[in-house]
Amino acid sequence: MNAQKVTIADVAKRAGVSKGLVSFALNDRPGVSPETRSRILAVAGDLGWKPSLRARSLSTRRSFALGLVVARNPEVLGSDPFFPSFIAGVESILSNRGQALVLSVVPSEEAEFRSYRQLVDDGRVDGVFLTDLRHDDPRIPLLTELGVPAVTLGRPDGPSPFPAVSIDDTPGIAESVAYLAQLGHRRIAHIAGSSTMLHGSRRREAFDAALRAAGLPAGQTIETDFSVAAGSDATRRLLGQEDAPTAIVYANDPMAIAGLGVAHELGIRVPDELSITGFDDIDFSRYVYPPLTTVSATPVVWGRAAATTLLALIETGTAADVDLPAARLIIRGSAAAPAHTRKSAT
Amino acid sequence: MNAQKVTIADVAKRAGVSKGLVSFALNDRPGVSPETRSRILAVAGDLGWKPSLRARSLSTRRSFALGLVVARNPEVLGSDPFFPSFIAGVESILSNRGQALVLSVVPSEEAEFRSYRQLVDDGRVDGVFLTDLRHDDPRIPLLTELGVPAVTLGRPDGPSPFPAVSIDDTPGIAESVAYLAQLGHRRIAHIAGSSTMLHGSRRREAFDAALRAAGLPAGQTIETDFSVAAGSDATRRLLGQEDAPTAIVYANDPMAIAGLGVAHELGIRVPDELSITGFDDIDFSRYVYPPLTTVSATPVVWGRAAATTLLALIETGTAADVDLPAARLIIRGSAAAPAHTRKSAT
DNA sequence: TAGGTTAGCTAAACCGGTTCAGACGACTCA
DNA sequence: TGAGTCGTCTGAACCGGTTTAGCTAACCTA
Repeated sequence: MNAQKVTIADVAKRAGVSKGLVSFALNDRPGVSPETRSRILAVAGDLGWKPSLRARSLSTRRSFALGLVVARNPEVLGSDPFFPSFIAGVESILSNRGQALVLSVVPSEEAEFRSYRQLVDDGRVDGVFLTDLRHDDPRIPLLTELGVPAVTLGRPDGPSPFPAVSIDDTPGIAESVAYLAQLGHRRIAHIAGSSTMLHGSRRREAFDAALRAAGLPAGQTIETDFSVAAGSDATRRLLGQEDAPTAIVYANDPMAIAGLGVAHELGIRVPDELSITGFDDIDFSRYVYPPLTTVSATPVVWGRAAATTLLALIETGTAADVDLPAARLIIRGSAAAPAHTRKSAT
Repeated sequence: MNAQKVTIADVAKRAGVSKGLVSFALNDRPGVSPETRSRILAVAGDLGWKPSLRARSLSTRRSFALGLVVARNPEVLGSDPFFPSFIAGVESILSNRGQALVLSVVPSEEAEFRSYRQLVDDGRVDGVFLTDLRHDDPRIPLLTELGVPAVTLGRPDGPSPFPAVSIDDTPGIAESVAYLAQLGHRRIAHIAGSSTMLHGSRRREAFDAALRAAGLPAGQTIETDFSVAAGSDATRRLLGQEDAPTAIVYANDPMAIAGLGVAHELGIRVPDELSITGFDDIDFSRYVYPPLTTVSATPVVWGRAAATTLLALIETGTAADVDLPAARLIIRGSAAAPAHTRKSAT
């Protein structure tokens, strides 16, 4: 029946007013008498008029969409639980606000640059999320140059014109180390994420600091790319040594789960002979055996906060930094007193 | 310097031709002399002109974007490795074609409907992917009504006007069962996915058929929602029985990994006392212990094929069904001959 | 009662492309 | 030589909104 879409001109004609006035009425602008306004809105409702997003985009130079660029190896991406949850959080805000999310998944840093540029040049998005912050992140000057509103996930180490939405992951690592130390561990190692990533190096620093705070000697650290495969390799190296650590603090859950696998394979019992802690509290961590003692991250909450902040920035021109509650340690079954302590205790 | 963006009018003036001709030249339309065409393109290059996507969208009624709606509980979403990889595959095609992906993550089926409708009504996308096919999928009539080009992931059980891009997962399940039967298992159970999902019930049917083919009695099946938690519960139920199965075929890897955890917890050794097979070959499955014998799915390939097909459909108006290579069994360490067979063999 | 505000509204320009009818000259052919 | 055809190009309409300049009538003030 409604073969052709109804436009603003149809509404205007039917309501006996000009196009402009319909636009004013729709956007709650002053200069329309209450009676006329309600008549226009009634007609619009009758006719089932929905303003064309495309036309509106053209004249307002807005796209009513936000952009997220994910630079990640496709294989690794699947085991990274952060993005799906983060996106779910973002969407929960956007869907009520008539906004859409444009997602770009790219394999390399170079492609990431191109992708941001394209998204902005094409006017696909009104703002972007900046995730996986790196040291002196080159994307910050890029986005500044592009003149696009953005929100960083976490606080960059250099100057940044963008609001930051952060979760402090230091306390989580600190609690993990303190917990292990208190259980009696003295040789605690860290399987860290990439040091080019801010959260990778920050967790590592938190680890070092926590060891000092516990009065323990510096621990061994192996840097990885956060991948399951790297977590497995690093664990194997660690456990193959003379003075193998009695506890390992992993920078994320996927690597910790890989570590669990390596320990099983080597016949090292967890937690009796080796204690393990993770970071993220992914869905799996509760269901592996033993269930993973880990730090709860809240990517859904993070997504919601980041989306809210970015929309505020776009609409008002400014937005304040947001600090989300720090991630906390969740004690489950993968850590216990080390073997020698056990023995002496029995 | 280039404060204001350069438009088609600037190019036209500078090249000494009309706007229309510039448009023709840009779009490789006939009616432009070779010399003029190259002059126009040269000027466009000089000026750094990029046609405005928004203006083009308005006049062509195209958005140069594809839509993906994911209906999934946020918590479950993180452990589902399908979507990130699928999306990576889709993007690998889109990025070269100047197309974007609009992603919508919703919590419920109802919201899913609204989301499709909104995406299409707003003209955000030129076509959509239809994933997680259900029986008599109500989204097919919806999309038909909306008149939007679509591609289904897998072949629907009812009539569908849309091309299907499918991977047959029957052989994978059949091979799993045959492999277990050949190892000597006779009590094989299946932890199935949701029967409302086409791939859930199809894998289940494949399981039943394979048992018959192997001359084995019907096996026990527990239906789940594909989640890690449900996989864990179902395994616990199965192993708590009198005549517990000696082998379990899981409908996906996350549940299989959860099953591994339950077995460990109950002190049941895998694969000596219990054999396990999964489905998907997610990143984790290689790194748990024992490494998971599973069926390799190829979501990245699926994403590429689906994107290619959808773009072809949008551009030409038709596209043929695509059948991707069937998923095959990957033998690793989580299945072996059952305990009693072992004994008698020794 | 003239002059100045103001609220309410219209007409037209504008965003930046695409598309179509038709003008124009060159070329072909009868 | 005149009509028809073709290739090349122009001008204007169009997509469907937003925005601005300016008109009109009513009301206020001196």
